[in-house]
Amino acid sequence: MNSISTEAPIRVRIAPSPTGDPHVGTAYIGLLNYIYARQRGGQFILRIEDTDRTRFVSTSEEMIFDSLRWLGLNWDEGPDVGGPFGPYRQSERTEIYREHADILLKNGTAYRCFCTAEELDDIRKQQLAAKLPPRYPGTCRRLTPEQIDANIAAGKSYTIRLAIPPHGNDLSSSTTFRDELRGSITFEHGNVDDQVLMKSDGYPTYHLANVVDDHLMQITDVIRAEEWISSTPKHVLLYKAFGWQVPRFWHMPLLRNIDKSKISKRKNPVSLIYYRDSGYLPPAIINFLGLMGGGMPSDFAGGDGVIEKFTLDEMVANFVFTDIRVGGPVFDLAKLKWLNGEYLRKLSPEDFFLAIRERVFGDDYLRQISALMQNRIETLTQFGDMTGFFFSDNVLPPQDTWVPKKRTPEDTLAFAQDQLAAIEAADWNHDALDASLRKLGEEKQWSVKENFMLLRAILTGSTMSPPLLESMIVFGKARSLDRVRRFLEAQKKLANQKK
RNA sequence: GGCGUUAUGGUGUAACUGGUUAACACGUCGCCCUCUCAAGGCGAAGAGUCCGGGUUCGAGCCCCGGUAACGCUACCA
Repeated sequence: MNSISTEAPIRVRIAPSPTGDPHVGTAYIGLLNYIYARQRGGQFILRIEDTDRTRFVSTSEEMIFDSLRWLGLNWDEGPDVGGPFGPYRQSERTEIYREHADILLKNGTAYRCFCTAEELDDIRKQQLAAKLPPRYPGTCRRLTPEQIDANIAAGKSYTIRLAIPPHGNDLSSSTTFRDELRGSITFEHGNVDDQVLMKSDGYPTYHLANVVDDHLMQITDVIRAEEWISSTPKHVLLYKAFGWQVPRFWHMPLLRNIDKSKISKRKNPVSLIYYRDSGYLPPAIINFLGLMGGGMPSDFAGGDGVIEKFTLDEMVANFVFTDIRVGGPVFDLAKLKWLNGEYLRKLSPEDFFLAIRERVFGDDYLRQISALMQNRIETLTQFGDMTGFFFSDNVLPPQDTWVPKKRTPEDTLAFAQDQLAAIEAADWNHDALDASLRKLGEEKQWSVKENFMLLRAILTGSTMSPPLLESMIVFGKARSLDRVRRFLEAQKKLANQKK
């Protein structure tokens, strides 16, 4: 297998998908790529992988840019800064993927598949029921040129699939690649499915777009999360089908929840927006992420002599990639908080004041809150009476304020869980939230009053507050969701203690 | 179910090419300081390295076999 030349100028990339809030995992992989490039005088590229139009969120891309910049992970090429290998947004490169899919069609390493989603679904269900691994049966792989032409003439839509060997040009029965952290990994081709490369909507899947772009953008090192290991053989086969050199692969450990599952918003705040809005400092987040998986000398102490405390620059100078350990590290908020406190205390009094003024008492934030308060108070100093929850993190309501008169605590908690799902799925504006909550109330037979009052108690810690929905909008989605989650978690803990 | 990866105190990491009572950081607990809470100082508890074999004078490090967790198993990334 021909691999990338060791002399090639280093080029790495992160490729987030704009499907929601910028994720802490993106920051982690971004940090690693950034360090790798800076250590080697290479280029760090940001590419937006927006090929899934069903999950596309229009505000997401801008949030990704903002939060990565906020963390100080600046990229050399990207959709917003340009560069010689653009465009850097995959939705603007569809023509390129189409041309490349054609190449594969012509050289026999890919084929058109006319199976419908329903057919495939049925087959998968049957296979699963028979305890067989779900696999594309290769129906369309055996189509004759005449049948294909007939299907096309009939206007049938199709996808393009990668033909996993053995086939005409390639009789190999397995693919082996090197993972720089784990050594060589082999997959038997019998275990690799004929991956869809081009969807019927004309957009490529991750696999095609990623390989084509990485090649065209001359990426030398693919540093990505561990979840991609299983699809790497497909990628290697794609490079081979095009006759291209394979990059180096570095699969990084997956950040975990406390229960060791892959980090998720169900169990952890994962949105970078949350961390920013909650008053975490970029150097603390960077430092903490740098502790995940190792790589820094374990006894490293930064400028003020605190062990395990270091800056981005110190990471560039001292981080050793081959020292990364591959067991998935638990993302432990307690340690992040400790670090954040460390950085907060080291701020000059003036900088600390400035930080408070910007984050906690920012004009924008205060203006919105004061708008909610103007006709609710009679002296200015009453302002604080109803707005404490906007500025405090610790707002657990006592049980007699959150359990409605005719409900049990258990029912109430269950309903709160539903509320969380409802507001999570809703667009963050008054009408959408209102509709979503009211709909839930109707389904579960909760009155609007009970419904809103419960959420108010959870979010504000009180039964008295400015209008709920308006308050939530000002308070922000990331923090609101986290507050409800933490409430539920705290109640669960309490319930367990009673047992 | 199949395939792949991983496995050191509660959490994150150490332990040179196998070599004294497995180290550090966070967290927890206690004490000091103190009007309170932090911060700071001092101290403690907590793992015998997933389990079972093997090699060796000696294994967390090597070999074999299990187990568990996690990931993938989509016209999502």
